[in-house]
Amino acid sequence: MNHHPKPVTRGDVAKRAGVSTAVVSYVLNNGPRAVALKTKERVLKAVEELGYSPNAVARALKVRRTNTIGLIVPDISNPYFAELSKAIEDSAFTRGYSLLVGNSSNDPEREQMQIETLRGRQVDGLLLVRTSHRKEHTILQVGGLATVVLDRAIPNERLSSVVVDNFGGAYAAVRHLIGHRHRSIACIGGPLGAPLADERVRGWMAAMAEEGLPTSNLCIRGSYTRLGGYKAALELLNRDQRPTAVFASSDLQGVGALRACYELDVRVPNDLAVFAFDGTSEAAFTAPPLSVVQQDMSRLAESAVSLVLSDLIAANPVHHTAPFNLVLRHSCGC
Amino acid sequence: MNHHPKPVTRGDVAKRAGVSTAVVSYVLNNGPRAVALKTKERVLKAVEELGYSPNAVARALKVRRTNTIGLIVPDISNPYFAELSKAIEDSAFTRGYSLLVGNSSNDPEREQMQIETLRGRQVDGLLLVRTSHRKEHTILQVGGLATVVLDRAIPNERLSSVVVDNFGGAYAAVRHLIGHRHRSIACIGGPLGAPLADERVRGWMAAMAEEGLPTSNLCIRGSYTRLGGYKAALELLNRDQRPTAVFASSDLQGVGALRACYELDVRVPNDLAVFAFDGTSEAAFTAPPLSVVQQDMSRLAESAVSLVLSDLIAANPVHHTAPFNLVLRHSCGC
DNA sequence: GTGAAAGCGCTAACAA
DNA sequence: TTGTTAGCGCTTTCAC
Repeated sequence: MNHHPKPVTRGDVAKRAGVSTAVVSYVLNNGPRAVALKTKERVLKAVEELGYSPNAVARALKVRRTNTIGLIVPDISNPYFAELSKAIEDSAFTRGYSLLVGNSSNDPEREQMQIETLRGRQVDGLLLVRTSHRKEHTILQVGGLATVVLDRAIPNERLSSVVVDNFGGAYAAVRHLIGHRHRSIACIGGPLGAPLADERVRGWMAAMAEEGLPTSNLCIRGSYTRLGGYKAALELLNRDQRPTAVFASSDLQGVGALRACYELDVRVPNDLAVFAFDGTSEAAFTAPPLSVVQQDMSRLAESAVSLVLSDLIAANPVHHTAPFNLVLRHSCGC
Repeated sequence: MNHHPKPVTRGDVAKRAGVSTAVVSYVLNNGPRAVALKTKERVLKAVEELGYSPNAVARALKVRRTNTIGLIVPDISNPYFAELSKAIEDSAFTRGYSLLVGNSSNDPEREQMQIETLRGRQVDGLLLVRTSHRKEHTILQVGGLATVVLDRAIPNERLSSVVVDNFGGAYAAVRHLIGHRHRSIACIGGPLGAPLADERVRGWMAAMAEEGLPTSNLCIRGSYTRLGGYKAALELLNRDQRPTAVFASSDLQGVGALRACYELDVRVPNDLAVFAFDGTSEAAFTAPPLSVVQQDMSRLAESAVSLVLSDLIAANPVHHTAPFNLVLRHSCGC
């Protein structure tokens, strides 16, 4: 492998083909001017022979477009973000865009650094899942960069957003549990202050209220992790009055809850029914398999990518809400 | 949000600060020439006031370095690759590099396209986990691009590599199962032809052979997925002579095996002990938790990133083998 | 149908 | 210590 094989430029190709650099461009870009077939063939031949590969950086500088989009997530090793990233990469790839990925590690400062970096790199659009550990005073600065957030819009920030129907999904899940005759349904919520976490808790609460079921003391909030779900479930299951069902605000928490049940010999769904939110593939292979509110990642990704690349969002933020899908497996009692 | 807020360039800053563009560069890059403190302050002030952000694309064109590294994986939604990606992003970020991520979707053609794209984007290095579905005739073309593969080197391709000790890890896992007095230990292997898959199977085989234990018919190879592990385990468990333990070549397959056990009411570890390979966080939260051969992702990532950025690999490929770590949880009988 | 040339925003050699 | 300027590789207008 040779590190510095004097790069072949368009000039080399032009010389070899006996044409001007302009013509090489016309050929490679299919325009904007037509080229005689004969000439075109010569150029292509020269490209082939020299193993020429266009320099996208130079091109980007000239056309002021990098064909690159940025994605910032709190933690790409979280299965939900991993699946989302995959879907986004796919949408981007299809459109001829590359994906620059940054982890914020749930640190608002690092998140801001990642934004600056991506801006400097001239990404054509930014997709952002914000950290849930944001302090009140840290305000996101994206400046004049086309941005779509994937958690929830904060109205006054004027950022566009694409999100699943968090409230509706949670509500539907809890209604389903109620349909299984559960009356004491706990909620394992996401971290306090995280935008979408509140929505899901509200969905649970609304469904409960509708039936006049008690909610007080029945919602434990923790991080969106397996450990978070595990701890919350332990706390719930160690009470004198155990709930008979639990709605977990994320698959990860659902998995943690299952683990707690396993340790305490609580049978799922017999002793405790479990419903989770997200629908990652991990949830399909737990024991027992988790019933979930499933997000359609491809659809979310597709919306987000097409939105961030459109100029629809230049003037005013637009907000998409994607539908969810109830996937009933065994953990809910079905 | 304004899509096209006439970008502020270095010229604008220079004018505002009443200096030349060179001086602005000197200030922003801390060199290569010294700048008077007073002048520096004026420049910084102008930068601040104008909200200037340097154009990394233009810089890259000039200095012939993008401060970007490329990562291509078969499927970033696979927890193993997701965790690896996170570790890599982290190492890269620390060094001031950004990460361009591409999915090959286990398609050799798409993998090649991703490589071309990244080359065109002038990444300073390429980290590659190759597809396992490679056909004999598709030969990877990376050309003069600093590359480190993260699965296993193919000698004649002269690519550098960083890998965990696949053979050793598998061997150690199986020895551990043998230590639990198992004599009939099956192996769920990765897809035929995948480089690292063979290594792990060989490790299992070596440990078995050492004890004179039979291996014939005891290894089922399938994809590195939960479903693959599930199917393989079902097949194993539906035999008249069930093995008493199984070594799964990946966490995902281990999870699938657990699921099969759950369905067939096979108790783990009592009826079947399970050991898996990878050590992703998913494996720590299964029921029961999986004993695993754990890879140190940060270490792998760190090696790979530093290697691909060094010029050590320019002349001759170098190969790192990273150590593993046996994590004993409950699934093996511990 | 083709070519000459300006210029994208930046760096750094060289000059002052 | 600061300024001038020649490009980095590419696109595209404008002339031919």
